[in-house]
Amino acid sequence: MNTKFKSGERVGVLIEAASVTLLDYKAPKGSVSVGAFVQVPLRNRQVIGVVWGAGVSEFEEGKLRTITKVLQVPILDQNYLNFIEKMAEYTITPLSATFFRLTRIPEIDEAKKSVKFCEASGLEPDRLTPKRQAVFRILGQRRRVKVAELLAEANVSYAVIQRLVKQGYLTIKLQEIQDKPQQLNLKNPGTKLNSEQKNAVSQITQVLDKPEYAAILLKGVPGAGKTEVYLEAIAQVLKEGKQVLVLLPEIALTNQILNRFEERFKTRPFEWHSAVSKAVKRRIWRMTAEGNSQLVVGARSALFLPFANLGLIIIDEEHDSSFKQDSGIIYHGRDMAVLRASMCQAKVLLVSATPSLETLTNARNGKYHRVDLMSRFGGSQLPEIIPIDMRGQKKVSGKWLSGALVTEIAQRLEREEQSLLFLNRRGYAPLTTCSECGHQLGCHDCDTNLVEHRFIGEMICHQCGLKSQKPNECPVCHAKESFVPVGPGVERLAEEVSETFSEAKLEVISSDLIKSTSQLMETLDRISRGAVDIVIGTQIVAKGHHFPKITLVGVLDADVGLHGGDFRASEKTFQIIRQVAGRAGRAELPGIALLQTWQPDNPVIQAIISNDDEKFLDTESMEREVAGCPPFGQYIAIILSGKNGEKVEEYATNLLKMSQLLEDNQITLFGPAPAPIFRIQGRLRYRFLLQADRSMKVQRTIRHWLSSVKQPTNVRLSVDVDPVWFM
DNA sequence: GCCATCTGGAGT
DNA sequence: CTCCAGATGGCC
Repeated sequence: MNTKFKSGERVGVLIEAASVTLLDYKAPKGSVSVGAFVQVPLRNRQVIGVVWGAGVSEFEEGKLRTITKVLQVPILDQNYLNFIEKMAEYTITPLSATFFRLTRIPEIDEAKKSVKFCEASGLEPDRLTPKRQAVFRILGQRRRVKVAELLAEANVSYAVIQRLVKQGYLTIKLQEIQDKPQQLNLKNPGTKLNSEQKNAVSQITQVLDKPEYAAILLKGVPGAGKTEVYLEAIAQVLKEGKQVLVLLPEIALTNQILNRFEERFKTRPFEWHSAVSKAVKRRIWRMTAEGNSQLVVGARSALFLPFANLGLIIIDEEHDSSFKQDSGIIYHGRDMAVLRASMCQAKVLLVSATPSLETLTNARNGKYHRVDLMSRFGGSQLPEIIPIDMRGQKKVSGKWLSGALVTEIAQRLEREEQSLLFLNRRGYAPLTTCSECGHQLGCHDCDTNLVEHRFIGEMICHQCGLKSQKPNECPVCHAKESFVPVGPGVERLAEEVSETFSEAKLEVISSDLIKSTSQLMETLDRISRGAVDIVIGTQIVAKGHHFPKITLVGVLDADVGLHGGDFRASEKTFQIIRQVAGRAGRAELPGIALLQTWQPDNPVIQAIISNDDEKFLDTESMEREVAGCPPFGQYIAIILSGKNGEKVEEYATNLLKMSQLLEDNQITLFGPAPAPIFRIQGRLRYRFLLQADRSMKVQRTIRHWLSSVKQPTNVRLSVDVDPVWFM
């Protein structure tokens, strides 16, 4: 139970304005609880705040102001406040920003929704017009009628009713609309499970039956039926009367997956993502806080719903990088889910075919339980992955398909099966240069190349999204028509494919060519029906869609991204290629995957082919160790940015001067120092990478370090704990 | 985040 | 010395 404060007692209130600490106020008349939303005076205005605890500041008693009012909003659980506090600490972000930018505040000051009912008072008016007669006829039949219904049925205007109310013949009563609690059908038996799935369910059940926090990794090959397994886990927790949250990558939140929940529980779960309207979100928020919601399926932001009685969080596609919020309040949804579960004695179930290395390590170290699904449902085989050594291939300029891949595609066309070509590069060509002087077309505001998108006729900066036209002449040497594309993008690949297979029906899928989820669904549907022969796509095709007729997957350039400054590159490559390859084949129609590579002996490529993530984990640990970064320590990026480059640099230098403080605490600066400045959207950016062990002490030290150097105005500072991108 | 107050450079 | 813009820092 949350602590209560009597009138006049000193309470600490968190407000969005105060970026440093809590401000103290006197509790209002009556009482106020920790976790209550309140309105408080701040200088000459009124602001929204949350009672965080007892007041502790030295602020003079006489100068204290009183809370204006307590808002009619559910009180946040103490657990929730603790979670946000811990999260702020972990992400090195001010508490008020963490709270106010993540917690949606529902219906602040909005009266509860109510309906107007009309009743006859018993008095009969002496003068009865036809309209009044109609009104009384209806009220004669039913004692209480909704005003809206009465108006429609009697076909009168509201003025008629108002007049009758004024004269005392009718009364109008307000009745609050009560939210109907979510009622899922828990008796509905799920789909029949195979023995491996049953076994997985019983392993999970054993963990769920214990009262305390626990984390489980459910690792299953693509097509093993992981969803059915976790649906059983959900049912079990719901039966105990606890709430369940399922987090999905935003892109995966489609009707397809929601329908599966609906089939299982005969009621649609609550959805929570960017496309859900404010009014609906408000209702879900309230019901979740009041314990009247059972199952919420949402994107990472759903983690900040005020669950009253949370029993289980499921993170599907656990490895997916879209769980990482990389601007504003920077956090990793998966990690925060684990934190939240651990703070309210809930369970967390991480689900993936290709778990992140962190999760695999935690499972290996025994921090997480591990449950495996090794075979595909229905007895189908995983596609064999065959490397194609590109070193021996004759290199034709502007051609990217190997002979072996062309042969396999031709066979698929003959057999009326589908092929999927994967190239993780949007646009026509990643680089455009002047053939006369070698100038590379770059973004005006960033230090990146412009990427030609020929299908939509634009040059796009993949860093800031700025669009421009391809210039007619080179801005440096003024040569005309001298630009040549360098390297392939999916659009250029499509050109090659349509030249090679002129009769085949092609579909190019990449995020910039798909305007909406419905368009994506429509395209995927067309593919499933077999209206397409060859699909060419970026990583968007890797995410859990089912294509029954694809029997060939061609990975165009398996080596892309294996090198460069981002040490998570191999991990990402491993995951994405395994996923794309998993799209091929099913029981009666086995598939294969061809992997075009220039480095068939590379340990990552080897690990992909053998699908051995344990081996991959070992080699990757070694690689990282060699690179000077312990594999599973903590990495923290400090990002400074501002329009004024000198100021940013000066601040960076001042911070570096104090770096001894870090080193004394075994936090080391990692990577090139001083870190390079680069431009994004015209702002100069300075970035430090720190590396340390996995304790919370690190965060405290960094906070201390940052506060020891005065932050200039106009320089923004953000901290990214466990950055997903290292560049 | 907002706004009263401070600071310092340019103009009279 | 005035004016004003931009920086600063407190808000309970």
